[in-house]
Amino acid sequence: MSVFHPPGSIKAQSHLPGEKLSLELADFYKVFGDFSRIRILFALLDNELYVNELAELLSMSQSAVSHQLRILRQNKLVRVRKDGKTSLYSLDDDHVYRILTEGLEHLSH
Amino acid sequence: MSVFHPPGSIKAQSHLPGEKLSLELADFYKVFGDFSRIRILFALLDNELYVNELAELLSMSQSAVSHQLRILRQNKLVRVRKDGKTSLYSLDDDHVYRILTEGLEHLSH
DNA sequence: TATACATATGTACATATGTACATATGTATA
DNA sequence: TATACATATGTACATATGTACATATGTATA
Repeated sequence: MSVFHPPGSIKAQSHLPGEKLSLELADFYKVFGDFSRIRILFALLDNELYVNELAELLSMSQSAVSHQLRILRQNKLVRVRKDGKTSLYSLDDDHVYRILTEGLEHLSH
Repeated sequence: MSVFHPPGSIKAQSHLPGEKLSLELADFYKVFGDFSRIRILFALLDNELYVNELAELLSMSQSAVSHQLRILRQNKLVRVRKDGKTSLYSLDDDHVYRILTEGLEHLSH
C-alpha cells in the first residue's frame, strides 16, 4: 500500500494535508459518526423516502429526523426533492455509498 | 447506483443493518471524526512513526497523542510495534487508507 | 538495584452534540 | 382567506468527548 521510510525520518510532514482540509475531513466523518444518521443513510441506500417514512421506519420523532437530515444535507450526503408539502430524501452521491460499504468491510475484517 | 422503489413503499426495512451493526459503524466513523486523529492518520499514511515524533510533528502533547492513539488502536485503525522503550505506530490496513481517500475525493466534489 | 526516559493512563473539566419540546414555515384544499 | 398537514427550526438540557495535568508503567543502562 505504501513505501515506508526509515523510522525517525519524519518525512510525513510533506504529505500532511493542510489544517483546513484536515478539519473539513474530520467534520465530514463526524457526520457518519452517529447512530441515527447511519440508520437514516442505510434507509436511503436504495430508497427515496419521505421524512415521516424515515421517522416511522426508524422509530424516531419527526423533529429528530429533520434535525439529522439537515446535518446530512449541509454536508451533501443527502439530497431533497420537494413534492408539494412533502420532501423526498435520497443519497447525494456514490461516495456516500462507497464509504458506507468500506466501513462495513472493515468491521467484518 | 441503485434501483429506486416507488416512494411510499418503505421497502428499506429489509436492507437495514441491525441496530448492533449500525452502532458499530457509527462508532467506527466517529473515530475518523476528530481533527487530531485525522492528522495522526495522515501522518502515518506513508510513515511508521514514534509517539514523540507524532507529538512534535503535529504540535500536540505526548499525552494527547497517546490518548488518541489508544482510541485508534482499540478501533484497529493503527498498529503498534514495540521497540525497546519506544513504540512505532503505523496504519492497520488498507481500509483506513481507502476511507481517507474516499473522504478526500468527496470533499473535492 | 537505581536512574533516565518513552509511553500509557486516571481524572477533572470545558466544550460539543443529539434530542425533546414547542413553534414557525410552507403548501394544498375548501 | 382559513384550515389541515408535512416539514423545518429555535432553544434548553443531558450526555459524550477531547485535552491538560499528574502520575503510573515498562525498559535500557550503569
